[in-house]
Amino acid sequence: MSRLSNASGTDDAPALVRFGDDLRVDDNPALTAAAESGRPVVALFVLDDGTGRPPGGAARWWLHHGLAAVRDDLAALGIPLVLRKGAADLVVPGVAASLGAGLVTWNHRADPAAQETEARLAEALRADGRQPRRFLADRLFAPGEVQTGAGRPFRVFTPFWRAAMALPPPHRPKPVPQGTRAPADVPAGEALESLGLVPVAPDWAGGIAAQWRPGAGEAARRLAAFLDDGLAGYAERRDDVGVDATSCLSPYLRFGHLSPRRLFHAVRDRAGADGLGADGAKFIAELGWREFCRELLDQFPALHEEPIDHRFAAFQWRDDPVGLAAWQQGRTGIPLVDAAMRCLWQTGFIHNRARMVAASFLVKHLMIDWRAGERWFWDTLVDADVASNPASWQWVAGCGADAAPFIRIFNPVRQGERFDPAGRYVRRFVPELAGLPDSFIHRPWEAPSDVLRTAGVRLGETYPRPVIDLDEGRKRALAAFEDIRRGE
DNA sequence: AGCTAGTTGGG
DNA sequence: CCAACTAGC
Repeated sequence: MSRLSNASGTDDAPALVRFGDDLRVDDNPALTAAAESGRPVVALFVLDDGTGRPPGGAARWWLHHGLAAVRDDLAALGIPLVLRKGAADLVVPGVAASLGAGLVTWNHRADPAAQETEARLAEALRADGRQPRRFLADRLFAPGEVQTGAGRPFRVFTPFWRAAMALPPPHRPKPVPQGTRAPADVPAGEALESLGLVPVAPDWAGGIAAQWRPGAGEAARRLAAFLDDGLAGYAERRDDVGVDATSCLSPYLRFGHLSPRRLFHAVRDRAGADGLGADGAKFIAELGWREFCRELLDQFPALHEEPIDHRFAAFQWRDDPVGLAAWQQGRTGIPLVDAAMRCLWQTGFIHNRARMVAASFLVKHLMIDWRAGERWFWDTLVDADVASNPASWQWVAGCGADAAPFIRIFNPVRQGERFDPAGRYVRRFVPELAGLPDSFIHRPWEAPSDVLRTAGVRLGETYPRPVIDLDEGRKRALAAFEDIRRGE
């Protein structure tokens, strides 16, 4: 006992930095505070599947490699990373005790359950005579900072973002700390491999590994490439699903390899210097959606389970396991939807526009509960975010705060012809349709038989017929929504 | 961050 | 024939 109180009372008692969704050394305020204390520093990551929403399969693959990356980045600063498993409010105080830590820092997490645990954790640390400190690294603005004139949270994105952009800009990112050192004794941890984050057999992650390299170094490379090649024309090209015109930075934000403030200022500085005001504003507004989703999660902690719009509690979603499986596996017979869902399975990612179309098809045309889609995305997306994923599904389903009304139903053929006019996206992920001409690539069921024959397509054999007639599905959804609207 | 059906005005 | 525009879902 005396050892603990002595240790935490001296300046040379080590600082412990708990990592979470902030796998970076750049603009990491918890790390910077530990470094600036002048104490030796140890980093800790606790895999705690009992607190909050455990990451899905694709995110666990990313986490494995992201931890390896941040371990290397920390090692370059002379800081060891200790890996542990278990309940964070028990494990962190235990590690802090064996280290004799004085200062214990971490960055705020978006998951409401994690925040509850962290409140208990802070209590436990204080009771042990240590100094817990929490920082905000995951947001541009503090929770609740963006308010209506009446001091209430916004429920609609556009006024939210207008008010946010009228505030002083988020403060500048912090540089990588200098002069850090490790203590003589570092508590034992687990080997990364023993956390069991990556699939062994079958290894379904090959396509993901081919597409992505987790880590802050790759995030910085992608950001630089986007600023050089992607920002100019972003506003106009971002919806083209067949062209790689988006930044693909979402998983790097999800795991905190890239700080939102670093990204905000990098884009704003470049857009200002290069006269790309509209492109910069459009891109930064996407960060604004991420911010808005976090505000929603703060207000609605059950965001992935409960519709914000209570009218939808009574909505009769269809129980359709066959339709759900067809959607998940990319064999609905609707080319753009199937391309999106196969892209998801292969790469852990879907372009924003294709995401909306695929999600809309499940919720509107198949009338399957948005929560089933949300769970599938949660398990398969490398960027599955505790706030953005459920909030966006509620938006698509029309039951969210700032929801597109339920009656806004995407037509996947029309969307395909507008945003993938050359069929590049469909041909890449649905190769059995590649031989079709552009005029039928998004509607093979309307192609004349000689066109199908020439393309080597046999509907119902080489590629499915639509699981539902689009017009019929649209009318059914509208009718069901009318029932709700009348009953409200 | 929609779609459809219907209208109008121009070739 | 089409593009542009609108109301209503």
